[in-house]
Amino acid sequence: MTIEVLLVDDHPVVRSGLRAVLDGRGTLTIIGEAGTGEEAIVLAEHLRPDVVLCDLRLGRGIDGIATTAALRALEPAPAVLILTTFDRDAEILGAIEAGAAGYLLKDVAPEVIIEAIESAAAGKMFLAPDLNARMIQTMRKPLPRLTDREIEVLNLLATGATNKEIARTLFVTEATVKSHLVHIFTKLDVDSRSRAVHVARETGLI
Amino acid sequence: MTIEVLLVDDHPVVRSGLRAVLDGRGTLTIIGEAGTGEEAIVLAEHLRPDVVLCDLRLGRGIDGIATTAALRALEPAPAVLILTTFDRDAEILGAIEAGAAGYLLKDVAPEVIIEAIESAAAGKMFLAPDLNARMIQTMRKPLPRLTDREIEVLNLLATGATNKEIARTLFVTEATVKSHLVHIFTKLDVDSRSRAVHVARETGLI
DNA sequence: GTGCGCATCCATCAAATGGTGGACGCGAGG
DNA sequence: CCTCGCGTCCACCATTTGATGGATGCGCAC
Repeated sequence: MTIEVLLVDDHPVVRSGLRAVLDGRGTLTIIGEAGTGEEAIVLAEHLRPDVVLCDLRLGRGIDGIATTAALRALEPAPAVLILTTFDRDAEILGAIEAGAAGYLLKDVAPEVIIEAIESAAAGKMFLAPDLNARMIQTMRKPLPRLTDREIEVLNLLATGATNKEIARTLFVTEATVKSHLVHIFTKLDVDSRSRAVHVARETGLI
Repeated sequence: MTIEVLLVDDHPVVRSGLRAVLDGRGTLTIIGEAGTGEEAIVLAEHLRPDVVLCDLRLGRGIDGIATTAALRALEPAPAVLILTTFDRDAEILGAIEAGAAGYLLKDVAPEVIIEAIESAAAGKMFLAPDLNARMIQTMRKPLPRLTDREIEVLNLLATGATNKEIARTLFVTEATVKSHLVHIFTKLDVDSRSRAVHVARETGLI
């Protein structure tokens, strides 16, 4: 009774690497590969893998989080392990919320990946060791909930737009933009547009 | 007479993938793997590869550009192919300046990598097709040359630091910081700290 | 229906920022 | 030797930004 695994990554090289590292290692079998989230969903429906190993960033098309959500909605739902290069907090949370069973950085040793897959297949959570501390911290101080409008303003802010420009773009007055900024600053606990952009980037908000 | 290739990437999985995809393909042989730039330099000295396939981001330690420079200083110098996930302009230029024979994105097909290695071994340049347009454009309007000090200021700027904080950090007065900022703004052709950070990010300056 | 959160708007004031135009010493290269 | 780029510093002033403390309408949930 081997664990059947589906690989999802937009880089052929990485897929080959994972296959080389994982396939045939005792309890694991790679039963398929997908280069996009859409492809992964179709394949998962047909192949019914036990575990899907999915990159968070999938180039064009839907991202890893959306893919995870779609996969978890299948019957029966495969366990989804997120494997990626980055450790952006918001994305980790997003993946977990979407039903991922774990989160791994790509620079871990192959054994760790195998271990994670086995955990996932057994229905357990698995988080990369170096992520736990950060996770807990992020959990402890949950990401502030920004409104859609605030996110919009934040994104313009990140392009270096002035209040006037933001106002013009959103068809509101500068005063309104300032209000939004005050709210954003309060939620992010900062006191300048630059720093707002910085923490927004750090937390993966943008 | 096969082409001897040394792999340099901080992700074991990617190394395995490259090996799986490249090794034994007729004219190529993988003769070694390194997980850091330092390791790559030592290995290259002993193994004398024809081509080094090197990731631009190598986690801890020296980066791909520094590694490239060191490798090109060897006698005889291997051809260096940069292989990476990102297409940040400044880094491409940096790699080329450091003597790289080419630049590939990781999401290309294995055949392209082989082709690139063969080009490199033959002493030719190889640039990923989708990069050329961007390259030319970057060449045409060369990235402004920022001094070390200006880069320092720019990085602090990107963290959202105020002039006062930058001044404290660099042990200079606020007036000096402003001077640096003015220079940075002029070179980047912007007129606010936020936008400076934005274009610096866009051009890969930081 | 009465809150409550959201988006919108307003005015005023203090602080930070950016623009201008300088000045000096120092080290590398012509 | 002497210029040039760099890092450092200064002053003055216009603009932008952020802080404060409001107000209105709207939709949704209790």
